[in-house]
Amino acid sequence: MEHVSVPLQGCGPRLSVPQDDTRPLRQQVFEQVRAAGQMPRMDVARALDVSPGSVTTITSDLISRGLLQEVEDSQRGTSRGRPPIALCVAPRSRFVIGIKLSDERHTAVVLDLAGNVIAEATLASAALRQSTEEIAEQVSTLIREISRKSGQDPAAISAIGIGLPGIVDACAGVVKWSPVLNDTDIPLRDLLTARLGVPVFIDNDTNLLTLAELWFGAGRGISNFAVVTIERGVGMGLVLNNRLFRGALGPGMELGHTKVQLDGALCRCGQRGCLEAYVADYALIREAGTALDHDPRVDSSAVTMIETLYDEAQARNEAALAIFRRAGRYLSVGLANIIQLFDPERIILSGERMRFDYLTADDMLSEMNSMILPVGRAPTPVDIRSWSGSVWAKGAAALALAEVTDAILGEGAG
Amino acid sequence: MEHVSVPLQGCGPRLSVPQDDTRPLRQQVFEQVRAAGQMPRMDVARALDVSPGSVTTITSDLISRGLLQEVEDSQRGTSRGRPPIALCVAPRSRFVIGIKLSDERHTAVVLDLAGNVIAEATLASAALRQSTEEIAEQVSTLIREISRKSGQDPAAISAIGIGLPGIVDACAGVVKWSPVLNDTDIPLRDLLTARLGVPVFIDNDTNLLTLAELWFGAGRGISNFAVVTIERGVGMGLVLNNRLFRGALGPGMELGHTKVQLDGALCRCGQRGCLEAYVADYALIREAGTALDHDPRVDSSAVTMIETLYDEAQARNEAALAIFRRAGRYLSVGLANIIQLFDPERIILSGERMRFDYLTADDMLSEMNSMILPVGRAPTPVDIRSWSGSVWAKGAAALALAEVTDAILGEGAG
DNA sequence: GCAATTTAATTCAGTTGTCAAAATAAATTT
DNA sequence: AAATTTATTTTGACAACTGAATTAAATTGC
Repeated sequence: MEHVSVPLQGCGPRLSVPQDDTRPLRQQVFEQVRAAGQMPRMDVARALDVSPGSVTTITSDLISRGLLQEVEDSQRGTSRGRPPIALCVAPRSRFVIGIKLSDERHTAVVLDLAGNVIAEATLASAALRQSTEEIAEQVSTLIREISRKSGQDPAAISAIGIGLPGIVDACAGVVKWSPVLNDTDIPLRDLLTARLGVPVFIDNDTNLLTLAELWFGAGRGISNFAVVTIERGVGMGLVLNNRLFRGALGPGMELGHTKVQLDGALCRCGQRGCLEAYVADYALIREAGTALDHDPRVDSSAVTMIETLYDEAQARNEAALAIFRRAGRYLSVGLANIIQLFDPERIILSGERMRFDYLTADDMLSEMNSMILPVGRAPTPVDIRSWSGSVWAKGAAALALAEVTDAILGEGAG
Repeated sequence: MEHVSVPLQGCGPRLSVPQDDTRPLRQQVFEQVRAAGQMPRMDVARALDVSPGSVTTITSDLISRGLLQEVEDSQRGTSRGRPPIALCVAPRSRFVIGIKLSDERHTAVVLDLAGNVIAEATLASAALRQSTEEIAEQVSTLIREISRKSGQDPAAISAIGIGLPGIVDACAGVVKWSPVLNDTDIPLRDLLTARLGVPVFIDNDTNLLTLAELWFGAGRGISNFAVVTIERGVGMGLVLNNRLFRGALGPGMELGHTKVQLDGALCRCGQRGCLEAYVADYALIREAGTALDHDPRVDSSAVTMIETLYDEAQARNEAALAIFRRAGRYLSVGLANIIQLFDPERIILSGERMRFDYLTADDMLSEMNSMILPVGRAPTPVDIRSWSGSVWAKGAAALALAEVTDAILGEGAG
């Protein structure tokens, strides 16, 4: 054998130590069935490109463990041969809770293993920042409440997902900073897991809204998309390759603080030119004073103020219109930059505010399209979805659901 | 068994059909050894968390196939027990060529399977756009030339990687548009594969520079980083999770055309406010006329013009300084936005131009740092690397190397 | 109404990839 | 020289999956 004796420094990328291993086939089968809603064994085998025999083995195991079951009436008729028997996730076998915390109200949902909503509950929350203890107490209350509503024994809950605004390190389970909390760097996940006796998972609320779109919404069936939310601030979530991208390090995806103007408008973060400083609540409000000069409603709350501004714009108040128009233009810059950098298949604008009506006017979209390089690129579709708070909670539940699925299918005994 | 008969629509993400399967262990072992340069079997077993027995089986197979070999003198001494015998990639077993095309000169390198440079060659190229036929002819010439230099039979080449500026769909192997080509939408990969009788792979040149950093440069050992190049235009490459990210769809990563100023400077793409319109060659040149008003060198070529401007700035010409200063400020905006969105572990500024000296002055970096949200984030290190054209070609060779490795280790027979 | 056909699902022997433990190898320490 | 230590190989066992044959349950054609 020939030997070599020069110094070798090697080449090629670092190899991730925890090799991104394929999930066991058992889990792939389960996820395939859950994603489809219902699916006969042969289709599963074809979709995963494995032999029918393997699917039989795995599904009969999952059925005997009560995780899958056969569907009564697979659609009949048209085909020859032995009719397929579809499988579906046994819905009532496990339950998870998803909770969205905010400074207006906390929302909770109970989902079963198939993703069906079993119950919902809300709890008005203090507008002020609160201590970790107070938040923990409110979470407990909400769980008791929703358990009562759903007639579910709290002990039957397999996991709890919690989303909250701010900067959250989901991997470590730590809230670095949040507008609903007094304290910083709180290991909220472990704190609540210990307190509630149920596995808890936490994440930034925008990530969970993105997860909700991926699991239940417009993102289903799309592999790469971005979700942009505009409320208190401007948030962003990204799905790459069917998976939530959380940024390379800890806190990523701060679209609201990307700069769209050198030396631009002052942002509440203290810097200038942030996108947020042009399109968020407070950016509109601070200009509203000028637009609504003679209006007695100027001193009202933030929410009322925005609504007033919106009314005025609809009434063709030029100053109010100008405020929305500028915000829309800057939003189009932010979205165009996302397209230039990530090139998603779709952008989903999601949030609760009616003012999307203005921000997403055709002007804004055509302006956005005029700002992206057209070469070899079809215009990126933009979806607009305004919806209720429970969707955020469903995203939080999806986080819990993913973890539960991993846990019961990853190892042998569930 | 309990049956269910409600309509089931399912939940959860779409499951990628070609399941991103773990590469076979054979390939992981090989890549581990190549990445380390040399590595004894036990270390491979520990790094991959597999049993030593498996490593023995696989390595003896790879050795018998001439892909790995034992290293003569693993460092001696200090340890007890049977001394480990390091393995390394059998260097001369396969060869690949990497080629970088540009409108100044084409560069080519030959690499062996271990990543060693065997030979280099360059060919002056026309500054004008050329036909596909002309480019193909030049590639052929370059390959003949470098084969002669390396004493290598052209038939011994396993694959060829080619990088060129412009918009390239690497997956499809199509050049959508390039400044070196007359035509658009050219299936260059298949064209050259047929013509040369060797598998050819193509990609955007900035992606390949990024690959070069990942395989051979500052990116080795970093899992997530961005590479920014400033030359004719502003390019960007991104590594996520040890892998080159090519954008969700086809052409992504157009940092040069992200907008940093609403209604800003005119870009050669026809739009306004692109980053490129502030920091690229032509952006500096069009202001240079003003700064060098009295200078007879104003009418000279682009390259001379930039150099003149640079000289003037060093000579404390205030107008020239102002040009670089503004470019630096906008560059800092672009980099800050990358950090806000991707949160890379490191940013590598890479390119050939000396003017990085100015663009990357401390002012620029501190300005960049002042534009990112400090919460929970350590300042992102910025590396500055200016180097020769052959590095781009090495990146192209890395592309070929990756494909060759896949091919010979993916299937049974090499 | 019954055989032929078609498609789904199951069974089962066989292959493959990996592991755990024992055996072997080659050095150092005592 | 024996004991110890570490690396590597050998070996039998096991678990996951495949492929082919088989069984099951429907439709079609006569």
